[in-house]
Amino acid sequence: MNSTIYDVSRLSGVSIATVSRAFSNPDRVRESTRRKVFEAAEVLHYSPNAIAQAMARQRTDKIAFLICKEGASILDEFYAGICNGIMGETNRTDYELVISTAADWDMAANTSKNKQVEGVILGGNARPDMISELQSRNLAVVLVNNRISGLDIPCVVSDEYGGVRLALEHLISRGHQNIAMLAGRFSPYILGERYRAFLEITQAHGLAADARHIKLCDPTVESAAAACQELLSHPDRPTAIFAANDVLAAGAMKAARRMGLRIPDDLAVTGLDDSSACGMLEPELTSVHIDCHRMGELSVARLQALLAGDQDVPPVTVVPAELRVRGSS
Amino acid sequence: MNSTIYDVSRLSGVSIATVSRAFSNPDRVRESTRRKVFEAAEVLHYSPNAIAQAMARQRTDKIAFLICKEGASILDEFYAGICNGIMGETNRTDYELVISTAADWDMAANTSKNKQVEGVILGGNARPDMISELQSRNLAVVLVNNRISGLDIPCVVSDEYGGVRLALEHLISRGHQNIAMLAGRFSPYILGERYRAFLEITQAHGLAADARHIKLCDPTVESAAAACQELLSHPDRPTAIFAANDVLAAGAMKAARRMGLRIPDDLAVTGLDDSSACGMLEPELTSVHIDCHRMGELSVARLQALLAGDQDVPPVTVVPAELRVRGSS
DNA sequence: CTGAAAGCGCTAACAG
DNA sequence: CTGTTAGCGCTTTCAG
Repeated sequence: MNSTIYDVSRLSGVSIATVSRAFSNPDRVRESTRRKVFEAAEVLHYSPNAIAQAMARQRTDKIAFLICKEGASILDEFYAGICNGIMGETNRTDYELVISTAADWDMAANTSKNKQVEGVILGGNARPDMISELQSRNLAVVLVNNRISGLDIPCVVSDEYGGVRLALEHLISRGHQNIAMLAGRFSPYILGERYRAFLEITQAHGLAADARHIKLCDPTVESAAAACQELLSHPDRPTAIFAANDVLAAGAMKAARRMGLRIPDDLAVTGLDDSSACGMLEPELTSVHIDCHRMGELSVARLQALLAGDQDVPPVTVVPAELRVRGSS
Repeated sequence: MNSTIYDVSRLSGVSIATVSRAFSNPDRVRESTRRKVFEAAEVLHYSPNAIAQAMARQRTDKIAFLICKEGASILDEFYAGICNGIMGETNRTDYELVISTAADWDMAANTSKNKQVEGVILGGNARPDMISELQSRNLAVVLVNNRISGLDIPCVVSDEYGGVRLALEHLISRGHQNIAMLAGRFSPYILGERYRAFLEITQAHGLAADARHIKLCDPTVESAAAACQELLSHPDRPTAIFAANDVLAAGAMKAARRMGLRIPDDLAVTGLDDSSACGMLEPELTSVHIDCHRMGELSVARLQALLAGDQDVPPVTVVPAELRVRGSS
């Protein structure tokens, strides 16, 4: 149907080898020959068949992005952002991208096997057995938004600690001394980092934040609202809530309203992720912006370095976070 | 590196043709032979190489999803939902999926050319010249969330008219007689449908909704808030706002609050899309749920039908909408 | 700088 | 039911 390298060869009067070179190694073909080839190609609407190239080169330039988060997927704004960054970078570098969700690990495994991907970016809470299976098939692996110690895998993460600090120091600078944390059960890595950062930073500022100041809940608005109501029922009620993500923050705002507390006067609230909902809430939600797009781009870069056989791929890449102050604090 | 059909052939003692059949046409191989083949394959960790299959079959089973919406992408919850449905269906049917955004049409064009996709799902506001270029390369094309008359292309859309009716009749049943519409500048098709539905339905119910009851704005919270303030400044102020999507609805809520109106008592608001923000708003937003996931699935089905040479692929597939009543009305 | 030729791993007649 | 064989479109030595 489409024209092939043979058609171009015939029309331009050179061998198929030369046509091939003209496209893949232009500088190994004499200028005038090259022009002849391109002209013929133009006429015939020829462009190299990627499948045949992959076949001959024994290289697919195809990678996969696997979202390992229970129930989550591309629908999660956070992962959508990462995915978008990945897409941009794969497109730019002429790689091909396959996307899967870990909900169906067998399938994902199959994909990476049948579809001949050469590397995998694992987003979120990847199970170690997945990782080792992937590596045993000697695929290149990069972790994004996750970090596993002991394994020799490059990872790309946001500056969790720094992000938490930005939010907390902002609240402290506004005079808050009694800050509570609303934490959701997300992936162990993320939760762990944010939790640790909260404890260390409050402590460093001389605030007595202990277990009573931290409440764990499911990652839904309602669950967060309920948890926050408890937090606000303490005799010594917090004047600020540091929520570990925006959904929880929305729950906190809901709780405040139910208890007749005004935001930010009676209660300040900060979120984390800077999702699109921040601007829709009333008041608008102060949040820590995470550069998901950049994280996606960088994970592709790391993976490509791995595939290129680079010996010194940085084991950890940290993307800085940024505070976006809005009406809720 | 990986084992090939030859390895399996050798180990199992049958010809490569039989190995091939065992995998692609199991019923054309004697049970016992088949078992031998699969055993050998197991031992060798063999699985067919999709690239080589594509090469030999002259068929890639690869399709593309192209989001044609200015500035939008997978980050848009709506398109993410469609994309998710598409992914589910392509995985289920062993197709491969390539995703692009129309921001880079040249690139998208290239993709579909080099990467040998056989069909394209165009999401949103595809330009006719894109479509015809695609068709001229004789790719199968399906439109999702869009409809272009005069072209012979199957399309999959939500029941826009029905969705608008659900929202409006809900408001009317709550006693509202003065309903205004807040419309964003989205794609002509979507806007057109919702606009027409609003006019016809209000008219059918004897409400005098004219140009003064409709306000167009940019698709941002702030722009919607400003537009809504104007709407609410009329001497004969509306008691309900029908927003053409959830972002605009959030803007409307913001405007109401600024003007000291309580929701839903002084002003009812309904949205459209039923995005995840609905539950985060205060009060929660009544909205029309659109089954994006289903739309995605169905577009794949239509595309596959087209590729299979089906003569009677339905030209239009309509996915029903559903009202989700919440506190804002 | 260019051409001839040998594959890459698999499928699909065709023949048995 | 199974084996033989000729490609699929391109890359890549190896000679010239």
